Amino acid sequence: MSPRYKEEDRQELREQNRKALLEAAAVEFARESYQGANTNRIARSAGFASGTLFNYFPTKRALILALLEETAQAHFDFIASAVRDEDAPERRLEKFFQSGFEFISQNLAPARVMVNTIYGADEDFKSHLYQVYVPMFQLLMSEILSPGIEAGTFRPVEPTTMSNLLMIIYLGTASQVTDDGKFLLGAEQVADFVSHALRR
Amino acid sequence: MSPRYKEEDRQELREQNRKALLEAAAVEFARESYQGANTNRIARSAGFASGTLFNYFPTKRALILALLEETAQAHFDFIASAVRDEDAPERRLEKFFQSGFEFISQNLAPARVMVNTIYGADEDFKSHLYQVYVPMFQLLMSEILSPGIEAGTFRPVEPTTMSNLLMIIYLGTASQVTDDGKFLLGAEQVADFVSHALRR
Amino acid sequence: MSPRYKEEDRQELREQNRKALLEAAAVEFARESYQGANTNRIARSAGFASGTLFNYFPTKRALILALLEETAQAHFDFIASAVRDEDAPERRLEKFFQSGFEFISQNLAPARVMVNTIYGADEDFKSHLYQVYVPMFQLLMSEILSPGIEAGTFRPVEPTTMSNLLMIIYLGTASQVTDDGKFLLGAEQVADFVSHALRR
Amino acid sequence: MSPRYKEEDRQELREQNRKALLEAAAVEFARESYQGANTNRIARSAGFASGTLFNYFPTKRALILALLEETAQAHFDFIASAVRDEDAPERRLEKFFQSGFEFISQNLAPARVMVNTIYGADEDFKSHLYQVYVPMFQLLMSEILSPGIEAGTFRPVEPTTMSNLLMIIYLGTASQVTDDGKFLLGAEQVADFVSHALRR
DNA sequence: TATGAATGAGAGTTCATTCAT
DNA sequence: AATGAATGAACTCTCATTCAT
Repeated sequence: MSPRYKEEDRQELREQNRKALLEAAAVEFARESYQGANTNRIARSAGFASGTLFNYFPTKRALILALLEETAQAHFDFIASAVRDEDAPERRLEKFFQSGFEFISQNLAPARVMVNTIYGADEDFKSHLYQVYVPMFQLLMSEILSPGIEAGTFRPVEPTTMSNLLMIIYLGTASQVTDDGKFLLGAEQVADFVSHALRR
Repeated sequence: MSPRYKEEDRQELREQNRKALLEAAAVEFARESYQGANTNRIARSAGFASGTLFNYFPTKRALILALLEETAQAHFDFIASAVRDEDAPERRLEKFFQSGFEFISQNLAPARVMVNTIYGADEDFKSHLYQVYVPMFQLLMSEILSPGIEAGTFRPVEPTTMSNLLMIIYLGTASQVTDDGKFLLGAEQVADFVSHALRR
Repeated sequence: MSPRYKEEDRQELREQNRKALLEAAAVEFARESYQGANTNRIARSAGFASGTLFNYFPTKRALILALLEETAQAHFDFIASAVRDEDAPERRLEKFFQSGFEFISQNLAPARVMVNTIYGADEDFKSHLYQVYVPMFQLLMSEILSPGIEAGTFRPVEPTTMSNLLMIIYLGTASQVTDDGKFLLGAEQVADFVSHALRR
Repeated sequence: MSPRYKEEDRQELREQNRKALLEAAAVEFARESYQGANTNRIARSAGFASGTLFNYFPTKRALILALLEETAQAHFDFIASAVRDEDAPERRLEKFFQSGFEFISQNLAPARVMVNTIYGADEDFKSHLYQVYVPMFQLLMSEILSPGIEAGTFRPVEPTTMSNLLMIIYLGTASQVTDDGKFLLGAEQVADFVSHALRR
């Protein structure tokens, strides 16, 4: 009796609502931190009643975890795709910073939540994020650093250590954003700095 | 009528209690973040009743601000003193990281609160911290980078930008501490990386 | 999607709950004074959990202000309507006291809160009440005293001063209620006294 | 060994301190109401440490009771003495209001506490005050009203009722004081009004 | 007797979550 | 599925009172 296409519409609507809630959550978490965020406010600013939020996410905690996970995934996808457009390790490194900064400037609120979380107090959130970032480390290690060292473009460094360092530099600089959305340090400056450090 | 000779003792005791409360606060803030921290728990873990905390700090907010301010001051003093023991800019740069990591390893909880705050959501806390860190930036700029560039030890870079970058790298790496208090990246590794980046 | 026809019911229920809370508040404020009143007790005695009160009134202060305002309004409406049933100024004066005492005997708790407030320490509450009572003063002045003076029923007095005095006498006498709800002085006695004072 | 005059000095000092505390209490109670008043603040504004207050008054409640009692006593003494300077009942009535207003203008804070209490919520305070005011009612009844009625100066009224009414009018009008200490209605206006009401 | 820090119960307010509709 | 009022535990902060000095 219930036609199939209605089912699909419903699914799509659900997905839209979910996205709207995640976006509102990002803004709230970015402004107020996890503990300070108010789920009622999130729901309302997404255009829903307070209870509706909990039809999509069972708890406030699940909400931020979903946000972190999806943001981290998109973050990785965006960077990986950009990096893989290039072949030369040095160009790839540049692209890493370029695309990273671009992603963040286009996703200010979620990115901010990510950084707050990485440098925040909640160990559970942190370890969750680290897990999601394993592919990013692997990208850095096996698709940028190792090839570069092998090719002699980069001086021989320990790839694990160095990818850690690169992530720290990337997140640290990319999170320094003024109120009007400009970076304190540009992607080029940072990439240039790192290039110098890796040069033979 | 009030016995005068007791006055000093009382002041000293007050100072001790204040310190105890700040220490307990650092541990709590480090573990739970500002919003999640519980003032009752802080007071109790410092050995006091809940109300006593507010005889020393008028609000929870004032408590963390005092903690941040005093930590940042000690942080700067420790690093500045170590840096100034050296003359050569390159040695000073090493000392900056060395002493910085040392300070943090000896002040894990307060340092963690500082980093959480710098990368946290509360803009008021942040701007408070930035103000207290002005001397640290000046140390980097006018006592390490500029002399090094002038002496030809470092390649010519923009000192403001670079001191920003150095602080980001320092805080980012020094805040990566495992549960048992070990750094993910050692001070030497970080100093070495930065040296490479600044070398002519 | 939200069922529209329920909207009215909900509004009505909300209004009922609000009234219940205001009534409970009146009783509590009358017994304990503003500062001594306990919002938890108010909510519970109205049949709600403690937090519910704050779904209706943002603060304890807002609660008493709403109570004062609505009570004063009803107070004025009741008296004005009774007074305007009469034409002769002397009869109007009688009606003023009669209906005033009647209102108070039927609204003991709220009336008590009003009088406590007028003679209380909180200047903000007081000035709030004075504003709400402007119409009452005007009723006394321009619908009772002035016509009476013009008609020669009352001796010539300054209407502003006299309406102040009348309000003081009215509130002072009407607030003297024994535990079982009887007035120390009856409306007739008071009206009679005032009549003598105003007679030519 | 301990010389007698030292004992007296001590007693006198104690009395001075007590008075200072009562004065400070009057100001605080007048501004904040009983429940809102802060004993620490009272002690400090009288020049003492917070604990000292409790060497003079066992509880906050005892403090206000002492204040009320002594104020009411002084109030009565002042008025009674002035009234008894006159012989004619009509002059005595005038003197009652005159001296009453004078007392209040010279004792603004304590008087305000008295009025707040009379029209306040605490039944225990109220009955305490009523007891202390028995002499004042008797003064009105047997030294002003009854003689006046007997002499034919006043029309025949029920003295108990009327003395109640007079007290209400007196307290009501005398408590209407602007911020700069001026009465809304002058003693003469009030006395004049009452005279008209009592005239044959 | 004066001091003032410590106490801890108590209060207003917040908010994640539930659930009847 | 969406609503939004109700819930009540939890939290920060206040303050009368105590008491060691």
